[in-house]
Amino acid sequence: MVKAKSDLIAQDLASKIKHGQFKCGEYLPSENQLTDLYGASRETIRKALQQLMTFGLIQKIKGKGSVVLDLQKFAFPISGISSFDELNKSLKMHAETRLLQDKMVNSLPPLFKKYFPEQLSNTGIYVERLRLINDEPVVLDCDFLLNPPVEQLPAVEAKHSIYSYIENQLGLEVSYATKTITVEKITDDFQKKLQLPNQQAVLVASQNYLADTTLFQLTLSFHNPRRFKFIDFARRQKIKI
Amino acid sequence: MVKAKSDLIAQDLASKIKHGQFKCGEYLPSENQLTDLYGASRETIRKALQQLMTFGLIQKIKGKGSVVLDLQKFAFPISGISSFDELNKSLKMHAETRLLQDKMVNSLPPLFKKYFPEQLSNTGIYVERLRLINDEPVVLDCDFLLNPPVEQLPAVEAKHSIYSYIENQLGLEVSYATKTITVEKITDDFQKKLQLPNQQAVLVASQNYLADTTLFQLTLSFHNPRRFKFIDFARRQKIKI
DNA sequence: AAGTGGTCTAGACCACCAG
DNA sequence: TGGTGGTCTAGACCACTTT
Repeated sequence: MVKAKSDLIAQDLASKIKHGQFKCGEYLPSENQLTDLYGASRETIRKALQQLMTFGLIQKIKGKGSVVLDLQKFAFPISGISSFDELNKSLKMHAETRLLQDKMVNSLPPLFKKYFPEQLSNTGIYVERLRLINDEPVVLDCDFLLNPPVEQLPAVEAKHSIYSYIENQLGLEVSYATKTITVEKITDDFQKKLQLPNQQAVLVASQNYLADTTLFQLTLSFHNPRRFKFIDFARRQKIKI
Repeated sequence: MVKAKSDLIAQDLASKIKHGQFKCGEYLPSENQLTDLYGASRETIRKALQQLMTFGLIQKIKGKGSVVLDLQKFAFPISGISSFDELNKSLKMHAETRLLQDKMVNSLPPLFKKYFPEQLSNTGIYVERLRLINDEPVVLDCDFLLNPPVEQLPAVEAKHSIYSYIENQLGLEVSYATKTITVEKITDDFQKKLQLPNQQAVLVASQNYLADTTLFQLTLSFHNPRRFKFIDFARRQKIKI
């Protein structure tokens, strides 16, 4: 799988911004200069810059150039799809994952039926993982991996990254997800696991799809409210739906 | 201000999807067919489809076509930047806005200093609005409009849409925002206004910027946890930051 | 006037999917 | 094999900003 030239350029510019070669408030080289620097056409350069725009790394100003925005706040890319393991690595947190369950089941567990009532039943793998930072429980992740397309999930992989297993081992292409964030009342069991003073938790429920629109994963992440933080970068929409 | 051809095409396709001319699960006409239908080049068509992708309206499948996704869940576009007034209209809720405050102040109110500690002080306009749905308080919006670029805010406009005033009356271009979602302990005053049983509320804090990177608005939205719901559509990122 | 980004085009080659 | 989307190109014209 070869990456597109525009992706490579975007990647290169992003890492140069990250490492301070282009600083916050400064302008990137103009599109014409980047055309020469990377040996690409202007439209290709513009596709790369478009990606940096959506991440909030730069803002383009007509007649002036592409200015680098303040990166600090967006270093936590929970918007978009990324996994705890990826976040852990990119933020160098002292994090730990405890695998509580990893078993094949013949139908959608009641927990998932409750939050995804429109889902049909299905065989799959139920995974429950507790995430701790500095020995404090912060998230309880409950995953249901649909079979097909996921046949099995080795415990070793579950402890690390399910995404990595699905993308690299199974060769499936993770493409998009729908997420909802709500505040929910949780069970005694979950309260105990998360060591919470009451039964309130923040729930991030997501449905994850492959590039061919196959649903492959349902996730319920119950967060300690005191530790929960969702950061988002949003652009004003040009069209109304 | 003339809209780009690709935006018009995106708008047209989006409304055709919304109104069922293209149904969930069906394929759009191919890019080559759209090229003829709209009298545009293929790259222009692709820019339009790119927008529908980011909204989660379609998924493109290589070798097959652009399939329409299930719209239902994404009708609530809180991701992206949109205002309560816009949401109210697009969802036809029975909503009411009570304007509690609208006054010019000489410095950043302590409430904002608490949640935006890095902000410099500034003169501006403090607006406090309570949003109700079916007579139940759901959100308390606290806005601080920086002066400059916003000189004043007529009460009439505050009751409707601040965004509409800023974009249409002042001619400023709203471009991007950074948002964080957390669970916070609120004051007795806010608890009373929101008629909550305890002092827990969901806070959506956002910093809103114009196209020239000028910060023009800080917003603190305190939500009734039982009514709070944030829906997001996310795509897997092609580059790592 | 010169430089910048915004947009559009026509054409090309590729990889993937179907029959 | 023909159709589909994915990518890249070279060139063009425009509007905006700065000198």
